Amino acid sequence: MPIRRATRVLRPSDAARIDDAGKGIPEATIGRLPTYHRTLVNLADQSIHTVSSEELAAAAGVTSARLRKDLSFVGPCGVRGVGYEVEALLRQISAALGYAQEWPLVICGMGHLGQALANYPGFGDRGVRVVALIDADPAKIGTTHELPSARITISSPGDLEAVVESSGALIGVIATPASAAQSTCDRLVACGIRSILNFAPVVLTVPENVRVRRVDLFSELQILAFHEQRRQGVTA
Amino acid sequence: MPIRRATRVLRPSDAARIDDAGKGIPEATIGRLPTYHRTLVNLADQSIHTVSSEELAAAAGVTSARLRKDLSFVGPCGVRGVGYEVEALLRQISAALGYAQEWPLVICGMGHLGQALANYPGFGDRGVRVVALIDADPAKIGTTHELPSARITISSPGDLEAVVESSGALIGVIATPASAAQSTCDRLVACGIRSILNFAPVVLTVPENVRVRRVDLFSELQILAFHEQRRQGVTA
DNA sequence: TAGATTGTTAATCGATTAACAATC
DNA sequence: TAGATTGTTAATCGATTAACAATC
Repeated sequence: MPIRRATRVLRPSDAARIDDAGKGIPEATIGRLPTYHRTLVNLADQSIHTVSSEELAAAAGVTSARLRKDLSFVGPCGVRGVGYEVEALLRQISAALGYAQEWPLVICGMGHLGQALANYPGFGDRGVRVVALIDADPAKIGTTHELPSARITISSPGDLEAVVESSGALIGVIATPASAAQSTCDRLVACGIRSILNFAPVVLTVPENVRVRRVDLFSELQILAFHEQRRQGVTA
Repeated sequence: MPIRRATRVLRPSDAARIDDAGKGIPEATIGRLPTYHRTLVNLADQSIHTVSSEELAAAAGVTSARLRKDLSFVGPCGVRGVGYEVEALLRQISAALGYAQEWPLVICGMGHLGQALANYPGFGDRGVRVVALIDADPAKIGTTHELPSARITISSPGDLEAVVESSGALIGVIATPASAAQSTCDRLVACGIRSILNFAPVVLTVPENVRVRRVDLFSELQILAFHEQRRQGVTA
């Protein structure tokens, strides 16, 4: 039998939603825009100048309804009866994602993961640029790396504050061992960095105004294993 | 003025939901279970034997309501008025995630990212085990790597089918260059692999019964850049 | 018992989807 | 015009949340 309760009061998020209504792009949409961008670059490379939502959606791995809805937040950008102009759409998404500016990045921890990121060939023309590298290994400190976007010398963790200040880094990547992650994070935050990408298997504690995205490679595998287990269970 | 439409028909998902009702754990919950597990291991290492949902939630970076809801899908595992027993909860989550079995993994592409994953120190006791490595670089083929869980020799891409069969791999990781991703994927699928973790910046095309999780490191940065841009815009 | 904390409910939210009017 | 495809609507879904009854 149902239980009676008082009516729900307004939550803080209600006010927030009203505040930025209009120009607010939903988080889920933002998360897909980079994929759309990449897909469009591929089409442009094939000298394709026009796509329908159906075609682009298939290439990007979403439904056409979802694609059209997502693009509607970026602004009306297609032509009814015709489709989307690839170059124009690319420009619109680039603008929305902030590719006009190049956001400077400091990578803390140059193990395999840090190196993978630093050597990623897509930097430069896509809104993000590596400006500083930090590692605790004495053998690495002082070595210069020829990255796709620039030549950068690895600094010592002791110089973190100085390096962040001189390089003007605004986004921090934490690819250190788990044991160093929180202290590295604290120092980045103290330097004024408020956007952090965390690869360490640690839940970072940060002030409210700092945004952390965590990518946990191992959890991704565990999630696949979970589903694989269910699949086997069903089969057996 | 509102427009009149016909009433909505039942969707396929409605039937699916009824099918596995009861034992189905929501995707969002599954995605957080590995984090809870890791957090509990940390507590156990500190010889903490009991936690409240409030404490565990704070350590895992979620609200206590969400934590309790998530754990309720794993099964009732706390004691009202007391909290959760760390060891018992660890066992329950491990069982739910499939740590009882060790899911064999083949890593395709031993660049920085593949090496980062292969050398991850958490394998073995957490449900996943590397059983095969593949790379196209002739200098790497045939070299043996001392991984945390085993000694493994890198195989040539030409031997993919043979290696998957002999190793019994059930989960595939694609850490190849973008150009090789789809063909590698196709071959893994042809070998019977139905769970794939894709790090290549490519949307893979797979049959319906194959599950792909894509992790796009660069997109993560772009999403942070987007928010950083908005932040600057608001400030300026 | 009195205090504490879980497990569960119902309300609500953000995201997805199918359908279609608007428009080329 | 007739055919095609976008942009938008309204329904629905899955996930989150606050509140609290159940229970130690």
